[in-house]
Amino acid sequence: MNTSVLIDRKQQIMEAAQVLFTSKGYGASSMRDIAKEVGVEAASLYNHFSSKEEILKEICSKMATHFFEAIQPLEHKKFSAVQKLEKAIEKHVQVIIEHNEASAVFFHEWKHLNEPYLSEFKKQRHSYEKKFIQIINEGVDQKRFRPMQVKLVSFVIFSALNATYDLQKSHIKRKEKEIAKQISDIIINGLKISN
Amino acid sequence: MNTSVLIDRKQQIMEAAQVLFTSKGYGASSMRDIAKEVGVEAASLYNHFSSKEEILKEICSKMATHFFEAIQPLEHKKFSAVQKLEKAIEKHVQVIIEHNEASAVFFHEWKHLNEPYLSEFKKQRHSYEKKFIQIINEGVDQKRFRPMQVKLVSFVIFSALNATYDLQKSHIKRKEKEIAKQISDIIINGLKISN
DNA sequence: CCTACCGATCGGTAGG
DNA sequence: CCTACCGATCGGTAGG
Repeated sequence: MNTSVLIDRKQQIMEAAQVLFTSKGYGASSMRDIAKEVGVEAASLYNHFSSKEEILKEICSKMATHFFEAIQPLEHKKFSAVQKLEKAIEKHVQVIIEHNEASAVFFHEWKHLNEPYLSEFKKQRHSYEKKFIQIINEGVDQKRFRPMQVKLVSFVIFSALNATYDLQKSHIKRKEKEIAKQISDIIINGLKISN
Repeated sequence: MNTSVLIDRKQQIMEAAQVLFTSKGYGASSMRDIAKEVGVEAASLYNHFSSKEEILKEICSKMATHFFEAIQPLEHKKFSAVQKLEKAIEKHVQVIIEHNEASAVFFHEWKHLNEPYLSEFKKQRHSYEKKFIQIINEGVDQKRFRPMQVKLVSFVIFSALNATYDLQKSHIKRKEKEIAKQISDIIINGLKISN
């Protein structure tokens, strides 16, 4: 039995769904739309996913894993707070750009998840954001960052970073690392104590 | 004949639609959902709007007007580029916070507009963004801002600003002006030449 | 503003 | 993986 065919088909369905959810929104994308994109009948999708919501659930949960794994190696390194924030921003942007379509779904369509998964999603996101807030607090303690309302700062940072999935379609064509570097420059310069 | 009743009802429909489009998305919000919120039958909505899309169209076009009107008075004033950007950011955030629900629709649901209005929408937004880009360019010319990729900078700025509609729901409760000031502080400090 | 209704399409299932 | 189908719901119209 060749399971790789099934795995590929599952991946195909997710990729088709990502494109449709992003362009039309979750509610306006039908299982028949997805099926047509994949080249099968709508009923066949239910061999791979038990419902439309499960497709969304899997896209979101895969993205969450990517984000956590990207910044996890930083935790044990002996970086300064400034360096840590630079690296974390770079990694975060890299994940978004590498998984462009899935990111757009992750950021905009998660609200269509139902309980209990919705609460789980929010909890995970919150714990991820807390890692960034902690780094910023370190920077303030070390007198490298100006004293600020750290929650608002992290809000501004994530707002700027999370929009980068939209950059691909714009006229700005740069390498991931370069984009991450420039965004992180603007932000970190904005936080630093000028001297 | 009392036209004010009709006008109020139209406003009522738009407000109900804003809440629903924001929470469920345009595609998943039905005319029956909106009607129920208003307290009439779905068919009655068509006395005020010719289609579901027209409701979306009117929400988006009203917001566009608000944005343009907010920054228009700045153009003729003799401010420096730094001051102009500060004021423009403040005005922009003020519009978002004053029209919280409509802003969320404006930023996330516009893509469900159809031609020819879709192109009109994009054109207007682009011309608005160009006003900001011009101010930033002035600042660079005046050696107040670091030389940067101005398009990317404006992208970062708008990403941060446009997310503020979401701030209301978070734990950050501040006055509009205060929020605008703090966000503009972070950003403008990030653009300035450190000295 | 309503009732009554249209054809189309939805998510999902049965059964093979 | 398909055909055939379910009940529910959709945006919108006719007619009053």
